[in-house]
Amino acid sequence: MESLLNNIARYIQLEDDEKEYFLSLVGEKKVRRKQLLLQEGEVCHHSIFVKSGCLRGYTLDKNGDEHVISFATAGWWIADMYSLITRKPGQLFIESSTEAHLQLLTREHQEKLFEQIPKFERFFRILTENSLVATQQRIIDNLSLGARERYLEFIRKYPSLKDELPQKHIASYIGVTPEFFSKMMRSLPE
Amino acid sequence: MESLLNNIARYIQLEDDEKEYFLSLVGEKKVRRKQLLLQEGEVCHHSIFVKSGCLRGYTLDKNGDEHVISFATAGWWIADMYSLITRKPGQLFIESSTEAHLQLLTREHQEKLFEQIPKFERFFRILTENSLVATQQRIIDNLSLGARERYLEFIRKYPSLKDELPQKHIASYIGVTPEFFSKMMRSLPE
DNA sequence: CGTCTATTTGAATGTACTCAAAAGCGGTGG
DNA sequence: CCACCGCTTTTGAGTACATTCAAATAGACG
Repeated sequence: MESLLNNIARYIQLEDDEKEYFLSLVGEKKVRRKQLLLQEGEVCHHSIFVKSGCLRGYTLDKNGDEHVISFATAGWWIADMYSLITRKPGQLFIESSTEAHLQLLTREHQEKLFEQIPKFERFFRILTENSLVATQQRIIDNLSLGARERYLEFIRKYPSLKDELPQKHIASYIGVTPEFFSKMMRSLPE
Repeated sequence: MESLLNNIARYIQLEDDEKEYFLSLVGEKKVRRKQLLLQEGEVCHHSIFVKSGCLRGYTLDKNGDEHVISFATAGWWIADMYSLITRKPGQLFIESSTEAHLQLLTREHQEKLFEQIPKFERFFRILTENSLVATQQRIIDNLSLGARERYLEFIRKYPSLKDELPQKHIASYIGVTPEFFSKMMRSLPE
């Protein structure tokens, strides 16, 4: 359970009235397991902050196979960035993997924040920079490592998720089929 | 040949004195082909804007094989974002693929800009958002598409680079060996 | 022209996928 | 509380896509 204000306080300092104003723009939402929050073809209007629980973002390819693009656990943000910033329909699905407590910020409100409290421009710049670094590292891993090593990298980065998610979602995240993932696990100790 | 001020003017409007101040923080550099601008293990101090020519960023894996992470042609920025923002040694090499005309902005100066002209905070937020979208799309492509389709995607996105770069760099970018790339080309018309 | 690097080609190999079927597991209702 | 249903995981056999290694050819640059 990570609070949104704590998350923000890591990077910028807000006055009490700013905090209040910010929270007035944020919506709360609780969802149960396997609830769909965004579908391919929809415009993504919100950045979602995960207070507790876990969401996952994925696409469907032309064969109907899922590809997990990202997990968001407590303290993380998730959205279809493409759709959010272009305001065009995106290709991402976002679904809860567990029951979850969320906070939502519309792009519209976000841009209002940028105008009215420039510190938020900084906050989201930093957030986006960090996200970019993580995403680029994943590309490096995908190009340089075999499936086994990508899995080890995954459990290093998300140790808690290993036991909380169905294997097939982890398999999809590292880019292998569930069948191959299962065989790979057999050959890994523990 | 894309000027840096034009690049900025796409997203924010600067006063004349702000432009002048900005340019006073920017360094110029001309490089010939195959010049190394950043090496693994070094701290990356600059964001590099490519005025003309083409740079490429790559890593070396434990077998010594190159993996091209990004190309930057005229009008694009490139840096080892991880190293730039953490100020720790990175794993990226940056090298010129052609002779190139560059403009350099140190992270230090960039942060000075953020303080003194908050519009730059916005500019780089937007730049980083766009970069994140492109990077995520590449992950989606890597997970969803076969090598042939990734190549077609590449020439759609970088039509000009197809004929200007050695095949092995394109092969590396899309994530296949030069040998396989060659065989794949044989089976593609033209 | 000669040297160095990039590209092509071929054969053998490997890593991961497909398809099909069985086994396991969790939730739900009788 | 047990039985059943649906979904996930496992297993195996056959296959496909891409790699490795080695050698020949082509191109670029001094």
